[in-house]
Amino acid sequence: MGRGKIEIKRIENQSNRQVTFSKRKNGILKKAKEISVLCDAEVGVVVFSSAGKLYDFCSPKSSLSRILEKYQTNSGKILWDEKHKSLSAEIDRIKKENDNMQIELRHLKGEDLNSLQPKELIMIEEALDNGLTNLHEKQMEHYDRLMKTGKILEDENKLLAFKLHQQDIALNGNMRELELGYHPDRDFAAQMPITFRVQPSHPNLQENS
Amino acid sequence: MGRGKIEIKRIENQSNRQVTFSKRKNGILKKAKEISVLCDAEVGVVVFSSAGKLYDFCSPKSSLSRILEKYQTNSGKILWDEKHKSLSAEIDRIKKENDNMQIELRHLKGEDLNSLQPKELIMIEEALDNGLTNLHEKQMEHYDRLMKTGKILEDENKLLAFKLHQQDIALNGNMRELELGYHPDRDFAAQMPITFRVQPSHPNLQENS
DNA sequence: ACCTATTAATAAGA
DNA sequence: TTCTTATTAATAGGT
Repeated sequence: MGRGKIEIKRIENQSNRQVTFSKRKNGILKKAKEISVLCDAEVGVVVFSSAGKLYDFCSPKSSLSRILEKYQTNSGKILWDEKHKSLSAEIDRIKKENDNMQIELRHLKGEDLNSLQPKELIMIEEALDNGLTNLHEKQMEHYDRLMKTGKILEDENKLLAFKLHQQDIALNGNMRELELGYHPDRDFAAQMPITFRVQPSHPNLQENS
Repeated sequence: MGRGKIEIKRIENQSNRQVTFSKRKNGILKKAKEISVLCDAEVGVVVFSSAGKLYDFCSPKSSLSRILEKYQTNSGKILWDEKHKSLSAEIDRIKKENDNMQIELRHLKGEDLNSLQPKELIMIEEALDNGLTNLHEKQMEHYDRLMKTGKILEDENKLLAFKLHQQDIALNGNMRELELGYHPDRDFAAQMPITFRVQPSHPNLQENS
């Protein structure tokens, strides 16, 4: 329900993800409020942004802790007492995830490759090539942007140099006028070259970040 | 969003209320799932119908109790013991490690590069190049090993072919002997070429794993 | 449950 | 973040 259909999968663009989170979070909280009013339901919603910020809704005349207590009775799960167990399970799960990522990272860095089959090596190679391709694309963007900035600075330099030259001539002219008197036939404009060949002040701009 | 607009106030008709609850409850749970996937958010939803039936959603990779704890930390309420606190701290620690790895992985895969500076991009590029170098080394080893294996098989083939040829000659010889009688001066050895030009049976061995 | 006219949510862009 | 608007998604009222 927007300008286009979207797949339900992680939004890669960080900024879009944040905007979408903000909108949808509001949407959910609103819906929660509505169902609680319309249907006389007890609702509790807790949302954490990926940045860890907390948002929540709880039907009026109730409280999250009350809802959670009710949850425990109804589901048979005793959150408070089983917390320990679930925490341990959580730790195990994350650690496993951690290990897998570590292995993947090592492989991408060309480490621990001994146990792999050639086909697996090829898959890693493809991932690396792909990464390099994407990276180079991004670097090209940076490069273009820096070149553009460099061009602007260069133009600015040209303009400044021209103005300086102009002032210089004006000043020399005035000096001469003071020395020799005023010569109305002197034409400053004739002394201004149409194009100034100014060296860019940042010839290696693309090397800097 | 229906055949008509409705006011957000308690639906008096019990049956309508029940139907609406069912529909909207599904809607909220769906939305909760979507935001958790789209935005990488931790979400917990608990809903009780007015009849007291429980429905809930919790983002994968988490649990209601985990979300609860996070809620409690964020909202300031502290109702857990030290053991839980330390476990929770460990989870946070591992998750952070996890996130960092995930970021690194994404970067190596050429994703989420927008926020990076050119120098950071170069560092990633170096890591990728390095990974490719190591990988190619390993692939070379595989290639060499396969070639070596191929060579062994080839030699074996040669030997087998030779033996086959030997038998063949012996057989033909016996046939002749049967036909023409035995000739002790015939020398099998003279009919064995020193080198057999046998084609390798796995000419494309390096393509297979 | 299913249907579908309508309203509501929201993606993309400014 | 907020506003706008084209589109998609949710759903109210019926069957």
